[in-house]
Amino acid sequence: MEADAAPGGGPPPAATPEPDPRVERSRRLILSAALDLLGEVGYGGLTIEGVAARAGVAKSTIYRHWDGKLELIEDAIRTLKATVSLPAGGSARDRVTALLQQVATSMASSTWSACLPAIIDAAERDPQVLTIHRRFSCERRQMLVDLLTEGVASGEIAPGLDLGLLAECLIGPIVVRRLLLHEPFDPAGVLPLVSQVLPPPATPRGA
Amino acid sequence: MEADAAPGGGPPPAATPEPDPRVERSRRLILSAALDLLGEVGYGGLTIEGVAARAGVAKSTIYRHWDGKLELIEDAIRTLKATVSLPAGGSARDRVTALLQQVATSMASSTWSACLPAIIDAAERDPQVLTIHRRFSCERRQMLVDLLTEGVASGEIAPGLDLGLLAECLIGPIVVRRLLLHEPFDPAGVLPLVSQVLPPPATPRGA
DNA sequence: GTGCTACGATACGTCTGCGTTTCGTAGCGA
DNA sequence: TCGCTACGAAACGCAGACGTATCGTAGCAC
Repeated sequence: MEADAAPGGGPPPAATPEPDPRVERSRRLILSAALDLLGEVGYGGLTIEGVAARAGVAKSTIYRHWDGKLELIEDAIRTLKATVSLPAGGSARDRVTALLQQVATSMASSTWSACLPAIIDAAERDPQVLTIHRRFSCERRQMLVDLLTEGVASGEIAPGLDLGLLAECLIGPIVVRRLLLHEPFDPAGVLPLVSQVLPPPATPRGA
Repeated sequence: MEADAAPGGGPPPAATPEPDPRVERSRRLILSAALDLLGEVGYGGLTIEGVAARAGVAKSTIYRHWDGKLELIEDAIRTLKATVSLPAGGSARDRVTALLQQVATSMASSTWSACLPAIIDAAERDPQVLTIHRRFSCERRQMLVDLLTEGVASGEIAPGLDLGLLAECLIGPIVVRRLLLHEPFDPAGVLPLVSQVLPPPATPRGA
């Protein structure tokens, strides 16, 4: 299930015997088109023929690579993974801010953001999509928790807090704006968000 | 658009001449079935024939009351409105807690919660649903903001905060758990949530 | 150049849902 | 009791998508 994924874990053995550039190209076109359409028409509105037309590909080509609509969607969602990266420099507070700005920016405009409602809906119907989306969300949350943990260790953030809950409070407004209020969360608003949710500890030492 | 709604605003004139109990009954059955199915199969998966079967109603009966699938869904979503009520007694902090507990409880198990992913998805496709959902979300948020405003006025909450943002930070974790992490938010967790996000002002006077 | 293989185009039968129509029945108000 | 009207059941044509199969073409590796 995770054997033919993109390289990234472990050393790259000769497990990929140059499978044919045509296959690679077709798969990329199809998955990309599927994501585009998923954002436009949603999970229930997606059709194989629509994907084929969007990708500029024959319908039979899709059925050569996937068993059906469900497998295609699952595979397409899987390709959506890595979008935010963990910022490196600066204080923990700065890194939290940078991470949230990445989230806010990609939430404002990205394939992922466009697909998010459809994915949430799909996760409610298909256990496979549920697993993928839950794992992805957990990873993102954990990135933030890790940053907050460092902040506590370095004394930038008051100790004794539930960091998981804190992370959800930080991401929450961005999510609420996108999914409930349907208005954008300006990345410039991340700074006041962090300032308000993450008050400095009693004895400031960084500044 | 809001002329033949349920009674509640203004004096009840003779605008409702006992329209026929059969109509009322059919509409209730159909709308209820539509909401059930909306939660089960989603926006794209909903079919008129499915609603008819679930409601125990002939398909033609649905078309007698609604023009099509879209109008039915919009109408069904509209009936989902009043679920939480503004708590009355106690301090502002207590009332905020009570309100969030209502949200958490209904988010854990209710028709509304079951339909939420479908509604979010539908709002992305249909402007009409978008308007309904946005308005409903705004009202809920405003209830919380009002409570927070009272809290600031009574000195329970530190002044100078962005109360809109604060409200989103309070609701955020509940929403994030439901839609992104796909795990329930225990209503018992509301208390630590409020404690962590709403630190008392420097000079406590209520306790 | 020469097999091999993936692809494009197309047609096919099937199924499902749409929205409409018809007609007989049963519940409603007076 | 008697019209009136809403309803249930069923059938209809239509459209779209499914998933499959066939065949000619074009790109790939050697």
